[in-house]
Parts: sequence; structure tokens; C-alpha cells
Amino acid sequence: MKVPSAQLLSTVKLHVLKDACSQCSARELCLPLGLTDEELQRLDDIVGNRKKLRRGEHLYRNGDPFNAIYAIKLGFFKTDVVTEDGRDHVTGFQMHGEILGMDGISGDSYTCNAIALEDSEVCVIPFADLEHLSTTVPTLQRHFHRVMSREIVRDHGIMMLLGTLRAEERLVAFLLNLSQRYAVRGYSPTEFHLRATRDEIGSYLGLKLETVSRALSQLQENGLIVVQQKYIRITSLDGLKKMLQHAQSC
Amino acid sequence: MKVPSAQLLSTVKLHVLKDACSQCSARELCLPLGLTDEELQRLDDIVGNRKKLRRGEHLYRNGDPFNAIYAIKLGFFKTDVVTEDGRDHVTGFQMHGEILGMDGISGDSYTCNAIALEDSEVCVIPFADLEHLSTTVPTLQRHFHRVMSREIVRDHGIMMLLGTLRAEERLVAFLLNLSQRYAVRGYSPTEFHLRATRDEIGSYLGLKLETVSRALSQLQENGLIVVQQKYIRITSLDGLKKMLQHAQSC
DNA sequence: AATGCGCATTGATCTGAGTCAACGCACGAC
DNA sequence: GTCGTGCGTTGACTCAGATCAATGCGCATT
Repeated sequence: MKVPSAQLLSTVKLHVLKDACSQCSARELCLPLGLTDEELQRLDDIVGNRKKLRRGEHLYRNGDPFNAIYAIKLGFFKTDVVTEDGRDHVTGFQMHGEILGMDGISGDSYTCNAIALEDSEVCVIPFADLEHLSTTVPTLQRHFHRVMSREIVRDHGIMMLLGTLRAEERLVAFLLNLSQRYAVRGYSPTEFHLRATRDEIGSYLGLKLETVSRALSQLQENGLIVVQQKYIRITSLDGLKKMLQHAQSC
Repeated sequence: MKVPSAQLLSTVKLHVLKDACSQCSARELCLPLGLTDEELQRLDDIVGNRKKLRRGEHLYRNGDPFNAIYAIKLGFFKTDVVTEDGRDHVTGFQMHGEILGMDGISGDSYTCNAIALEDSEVCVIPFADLEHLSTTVPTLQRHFHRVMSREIVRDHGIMMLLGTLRAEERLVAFLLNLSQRYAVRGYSPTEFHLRATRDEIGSYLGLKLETVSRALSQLQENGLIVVQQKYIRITSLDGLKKMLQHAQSC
């Protein structure tokens, strides 16, 4: 192999810069939050490689040995668990800036499947390195604990949703959650594309796909949203929010 | 105040010893797992005080400022979240050796209520101290991360249960879970007292109290368990397990 | 022993969501 | 372009679990 030309070197360097945490558009949502430049550099050093996934590819599978957690740089994922008798259940949808793989820490192997719902890119964070680094970077340690705790709180919210809300209310909670997460990322909170199928949404919400479809149609009838396949436009955020405040017991 | 007599001093010392992590019957289930004697001593030092709660008392409430996590030394708790419109949902039942309060880390205040279901005792672990200590005790750091991860995995299991199992199957999963946790603690896996009411169990499982009652009666009819109010005896662990393996879609 | 209250059980009826089935649209392969 | 397949919608019917209601048990208090 030839020694790279000056121009090539510069291209390579640009590429590295583009990949670095310090340059990542998701860094304010992700692990680097709150780190100084010097600390950020040290995090960059352990986040060795990035990994690209095509739509439909698994990032990891239930039972795979656990070595790393993943920060989503770009794209959209779902996680699901499979029951003893073969049925599966979607436990979450993750977007850029969010962390995948924390389910693997407790037992040294992942306990769910993580699947890209669109072409995606993740940062591989070797977990041993992260733990080691966080012993000397308290801000990182603190933030990582917050991220894990946030996951627990999120899960409690879903348990509440599954245990107490009616079908239409679950859909509304789901749409408002997406809306809010898009808003934080600088996208429109009222207009977006669902990356998941009705079946995946249903699995997540504990509903059948037909029920998801009907509930979306119903919300459209009531003038709160416009649906066209995966395209969603929320025409009354307030209307949706009111539906959750006045929710009735199921 | 008088200087305590020698006898009093010795009583006090015995009390301290009894309270220390190193002497706790739950230590193999709890944070101290895997620590050396010296490390255990350092953990003991930050776990300043214990706290006793009577049945029905709150350990913490949604919104309380977060400063500490709690290790259950003795007793039985439930945690619940309250919705915007006032309904509540039980998110978990915790027994001795388990950790409460990790929901508070992410937002500096607790996001649920923790309530003792019987007279209980907890160890107060100031969280800042725990984070500080874990920077120099890697085993503790590692184990704490495992504990948080285990909570996430547990929550995924409940989400699956709420999203895909039928009423009777949910009860079975609940009973098997209790059975397994009692077994780990050296109690009978087939005979125990429920500390929760039918209403609380129903809230946890996403069912109405009547449905819980009927499902228990049904299991008794089928010869798998014996129920008398809060007393449960499992007469066929295998039978219960088979019910989950052959579970049908709901 | 009597009283009261919280919790549990059981029955009858109702209903929201599941199931089954038919059809239609959109997008990718050829 | 057209063909096929996967995904989504809509309707008719069913059923598991919710709701409503009555009764019963057990424990704490007096």
C-alpha cells in the first residue's frame, strides 16, 4: 500500500473529526453531556469505532455476550424481548442520542434484540473502558447513572400505560412521546414519519395492529391528527394532551 | 446527658455490629456482594443510618428531593406511580436485599412512591457518597451497575407480561416470581404470605381486583395452588411453569 | 362476645379490544 | 409499465375481562 498523499490524509482527518463525540450533533443528548473539552477527548479515545447498520439489521441479539453499550449517532431502532413460547414484545423505540445495550450489564449477555428500523449508525462504547474512565471523570459517572435511571423511569411510564390506559389513550401517549423527542432534537413536534409498522407499535403498546389502525383513524376523525400510512401530522397537540388528563379507567 | 455506663456502651456496640453490612443477612443479595472485608468496611462507613418504617408508611414520595438510595434490610415494599388524572399504578414489590430509589437519580427527585407493606427496615445510602466510593472500589461500581441493569431487565419482563399475557398467565408469572425470590432468600418457594392486597396485585398486573381473585380461585380449582386469603401454597410448581410455556396469545 | 370495617369472593351483565376476513394501496422487483 | 408482496384499513362477530352488585370472612377495637 502506498503512503497516502497529503490530500488523502486531510480527508481522513476530516472524517475522524466528523465522527468524534465533540463534533456529533447528538452530543447534547448523549453521554458527553456536561463534559469539558479535555474530558470529551478522553471519552472520544475509548469510543473506538462506529458501526453502520442497514434497515432490518440486528445491532445485537438476546444472548450475545455483552461487551459494549451503544450510542445511536443516527437512525432509529427498536428493542424487543422474546417469551418462552416464541411471542415477542417490543420494549422500546430509540432515536439518535439514546443509549442501547444497558440490559446486558447485569448478566454479561444482552437480554433483548436491538434492530435498526432505518439505516443507522452507532458508536461502540466498550463498557469496561467506560467504567474505568468514569472512575476519574465524575461528571461522566454521574451522567451515566442518570441515563440508566432515566431508562428505569421511562419503563415505569410504559408499565403505567400498559396497566391503566385504554387503547386510544395509549396511542395518544405514544404520539406525544414521539412528538416531544423530535422537538428536543430540533425536528417538528407535529409532523413526522413513523418508522415502525402498525404491528410493531401494537406490540409496544400491548394492542393488536388492527386496534392501532382503528385508533389512528378515530383520532383523525376527531380532527386531532392527520394520518397517511406512516406519515403523521398532529393538528391539535392540546387536544391530544387533554385526552390524557381526562383519561378514564379501562 | 450522662456518660453511658460500660454495660450500655457494650449494648450500643452490639447494636452497631448487628446493623453493619458485614453482619446483615441480606448482604449476599445486596450491594456488598463480592466486596472484600476491607471494602465492606468502607461501604459500612458511608451507610450511616438505618430507618425503621411501620406498615403503611412512605419511605419516599414522588417529588421528594433525591439524596439517597435505600437497601431493604427487612420487610416488604411496593412502589407506585400516579398518573396525571389521579389513578395510580403499582410498578413493583421489593423484598429484603433489594434496592429502592434508583428512579430518583435521573431527575434529582423521586418519580414514584415507596410504601412499606409490613413493618420494615432500610439502610440509607447517600448517593453522592456511593458514587464517590465506587470510584475507588471497582467491584462496588460494577455491582451497582449490575443492580441498575437488573432493574431495567426486570421492567422489560413486566412490560412483556402486561403486553402479551392473559389474566391467569399474569398471575402465574407473578406467583412464580415471588416463589423464586423467596427460594433465593432461603424461604419456602411453595408456601408464603402475600403482603399485598388483591387490589395492589391487580394494579401491578394490569387487572382488576375481581379478576385477580377469580384467577386465584381458578388456579386452586385446577389443583395448582391452595389459597386462603393472603396465604398461598403452590402444590404444583411444574404445573404453573407449564402454563407459561404453553401460553396463548391474548 | 359484639361491632365495624377492610378485604375477598362470587355471580350476572356489559363492553372494549381481539379475531377473522375481505379488500386496497404503495413500493420494489422484474 | 405490471406484478407481487407486505402493510394498512375497515367491517362483522366473539370473548376475556371490566363493571356492578351482593355476600362473606377475619381481624382489631371496645
